[in-house]
Amino acid sequence: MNIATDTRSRIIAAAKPRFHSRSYANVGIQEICESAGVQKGSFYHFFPSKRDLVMAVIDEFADEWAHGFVAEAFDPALPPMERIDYLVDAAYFWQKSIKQVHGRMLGCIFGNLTLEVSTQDDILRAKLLAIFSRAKSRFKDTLEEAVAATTIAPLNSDLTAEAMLAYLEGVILLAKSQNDPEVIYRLGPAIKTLRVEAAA
Amino acid sequence: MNIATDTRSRIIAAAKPRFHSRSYANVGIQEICESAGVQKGSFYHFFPSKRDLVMAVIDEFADEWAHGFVAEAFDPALPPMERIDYLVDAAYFWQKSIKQVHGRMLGCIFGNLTLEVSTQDDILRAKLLAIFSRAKSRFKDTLEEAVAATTIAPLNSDLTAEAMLAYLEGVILLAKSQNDPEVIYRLGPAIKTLRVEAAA
DNA sequence: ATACTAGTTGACCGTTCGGTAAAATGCAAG
DNA sequence: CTTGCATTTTACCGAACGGTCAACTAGTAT
Repeated sequence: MNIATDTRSRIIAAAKPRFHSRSYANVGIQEICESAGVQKGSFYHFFPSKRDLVMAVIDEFADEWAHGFVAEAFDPALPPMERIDYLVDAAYFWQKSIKQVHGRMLGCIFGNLTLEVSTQDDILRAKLLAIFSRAKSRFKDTLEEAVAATTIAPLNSDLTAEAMLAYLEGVILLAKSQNDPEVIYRLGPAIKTLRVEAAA
Repeated sequence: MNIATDTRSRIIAAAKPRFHSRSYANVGIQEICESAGVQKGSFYHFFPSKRDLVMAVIDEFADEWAHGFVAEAFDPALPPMERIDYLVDAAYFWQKSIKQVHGRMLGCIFGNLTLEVSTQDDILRAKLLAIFSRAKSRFKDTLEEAVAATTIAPLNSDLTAEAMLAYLEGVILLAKSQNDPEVIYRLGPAIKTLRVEAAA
């Protein structure tokens, strides 16, 4: 059972950086198997298809973030609007460290996969959509807390949260197009200027 | 010469909707050739590689936009900030009409390609970066005109322009993840709330 | 008439793709 | 000792991948 778990996680561990740094279509099962030291037949014992693997990879990234930077950023002890700053900073430092190691800015794997596969695979699209929905909720809760604390003026927290998430993804996209995480540093803080007014 | 031009443009015409609706890696030369009614050898007479084809496709999309919606939106006759509204509206209506025909929201091909290939091909990345740079310039010029006309308070036009471009791409990304162009309609107008203050 | 060239054809290259199936292995419970 | 199950190995599938090549066609310029 332990060995089995190990094989499965070796596969995921081999797949993660590859899907992140290249693309879904550009990474083959064979390459992953070789890197993980696993035979292809063994791969298909644990994953019914390539799609199932990438879903597991998505889950791992999501968990990693949820228990890492996201947990730190959305710490209730922080003043609400500072949590948003923290999250943007975390994205910046993360991308920067990746570039230092890898030589390239890899961006957000959820955004990457969304634009690549969401017209071709509704199951993957739904999976990624769920990730974004959770992210949006964090922003929304934070905004509502900030409004309650009169840190910011009342607004449409749902749409503003979605706008902020969109902005973050867009900033990472532009940064990736320049292969330069400093773009996140320069543009990131403007996220707090975004506002959708409350419905009348 | 006319016939030759025709073959070349039939190839591009076949490739355009495919790259837009799927991905770079997922569209094969063979499929494009079949759809265009062209032999593969003939394809490689006009395009040295698949990359050269997609660059031609990028140019076509860029020209199409530049002479279409972008020209309309950035009409000097319009008040500057209304041009930005116009562009967001254009993106919305375009994606909406694509979805009506195609059943799916395809998003922005420049954003799509950027996230897919920019870690793997610096030449393509540079090509896409140039597209984004031009787009940013349009925003920047518009913002500066708006400041000059005292329509808006002075700001850092360069960074605000980049932020707006990022936001637009991010909104389209989220819309694609939901396969719903209405996301652009809801979130788009908030683009004008983005601000990066002028350097002290 | 001839030579050159742009364009086209169709067969072909080796490689990789995602996925399958059957046999072998190891281990644990009865 | 044996049955059963999870895991692994190995060989294989047909299809598609990007790209190449030599032969052929047709029109043009000399």
